[in-house]
Amino acid sequence: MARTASAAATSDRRPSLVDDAYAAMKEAIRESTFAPGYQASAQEIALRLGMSRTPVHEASLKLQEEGLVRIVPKRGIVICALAPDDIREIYDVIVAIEGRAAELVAALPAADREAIADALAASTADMETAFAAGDLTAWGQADAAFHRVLIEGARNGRITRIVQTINDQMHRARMLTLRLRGELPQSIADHGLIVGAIRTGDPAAAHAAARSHRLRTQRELIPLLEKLGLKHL
Amino acid sequence: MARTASAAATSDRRPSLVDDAYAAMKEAIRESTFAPGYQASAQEIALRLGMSRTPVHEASLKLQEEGLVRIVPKRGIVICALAPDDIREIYDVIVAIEGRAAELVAALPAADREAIADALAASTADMETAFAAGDLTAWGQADAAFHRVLIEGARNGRITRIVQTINDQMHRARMLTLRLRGELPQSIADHGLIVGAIRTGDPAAAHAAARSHRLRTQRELIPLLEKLGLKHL
DNA sequence: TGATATCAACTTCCATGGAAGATGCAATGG
DNA sequence: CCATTGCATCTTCCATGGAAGTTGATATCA
Repeated sequence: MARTASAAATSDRRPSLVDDAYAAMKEAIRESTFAPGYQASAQEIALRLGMSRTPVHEASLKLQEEGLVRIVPKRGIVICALAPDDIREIYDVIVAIEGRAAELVAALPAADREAIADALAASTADMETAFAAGDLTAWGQADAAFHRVLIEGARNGRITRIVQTINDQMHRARMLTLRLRGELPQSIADHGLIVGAIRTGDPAAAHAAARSHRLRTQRELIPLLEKLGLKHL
Repeated sequence: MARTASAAATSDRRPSLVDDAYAAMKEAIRESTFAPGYQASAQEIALRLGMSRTPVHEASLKLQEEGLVRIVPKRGIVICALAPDDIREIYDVIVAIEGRAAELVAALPAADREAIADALAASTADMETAFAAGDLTAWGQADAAFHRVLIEGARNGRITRIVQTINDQMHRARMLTLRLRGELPQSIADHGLIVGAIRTGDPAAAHAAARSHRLRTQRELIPLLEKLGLKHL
């Protein structure tokens, strides 16, 4: 299974303390154990994780590189918040990258792209089931699986990595907005269009379908966040 | 204006030793002072830069994050080479990102996009002049300026950052292929199309023009590298 | 002569201590 | 009572030393 590049650099050997600290801190941020704006110190985190400050410091540098935290000299490590403008930026990247990924997948040899189309169709079916059952968590997981298969199908490590980084940042926004959006059925229809274009091997159609899917989500999400008066999350 | 996380961390205060080491190492890689495959040790670089091993180590972690070097656990720091397949990956990202950037610029208010169109037209004119004079270095600089203005015009810190990272990786390939490519006049014509679409405010046309410009370069560059038998550079 | 085993010389990784600096609180002066 | 100054505390940043591990050469034996 493909991992992020940082993980890939260490994938063939046992995880170092830096990797442990990185994973633990990222998990804490994802699950909001460290809320946005929370200010920690390397010393405190090191104590909690049972290691010294050095690996914690290096891990926080990596997290800063990914935009999840900010290291303020002489102050500490602060967890970054996401403003609506950040969401706009992120979606502009996703629109571009995922559109291209869908195009590349649709240009694959027939056998390859049909296998991917099958996997995508399965995830879409899972979304329908979850929607019918009103299970938003399952819906979110199936949706994530769909987009992961789509991205990895493009077989481009840099694309995979960019999307991985962005997904880490988006995770909190996703969780929050999942239960506020009303256009879930539309997403299922969008996914169907993408799958169809990939199955028939029509790169231009796949590109357009993936683009408009993300553009629509962006157009719905940002006003929603602004209406809620969420200056950050 | 929002900056990237790493730039923000270093933009408003004097550069730390880590930043010095980072800049020095990146420059050395760009200018091939450290050739691909070259294997250094943190101790040696630290000695050369007049600092201790810690800032060198942290800088090399950042460079590893950007894919410029690889830290092999008990061996040393090796400078990454670029295979033709890396070039393919990079161009797939550029095609997607720069196409979207052009689209976003063309959707700006008239005054903004005209100012950007003027700057882009100026760079294109510089390219014509340099081409007529046979000055490949000036041509490359003007070309780089064009694409930089285009990307920064999109006003998206994440897009800027992604392209910056990719350009760092591409620099050696650019320098090498600049004097091997025969389609320089076509690039000038492509740029003219992009500028025109931005000036008239036609996002779809700008998107298509920027896309096909990069797609054409990709289609010409990869066979060129493979024909030369360059397994890495 | 060729193959193997041992060792010495490197490397990164991590812990820890000192230095420089920012912040917030307390004490003091108006 | 409020403002200001000084100090104690806490932070990151960087240097350095020890530990673990890999590599390549050298010496030894069949």
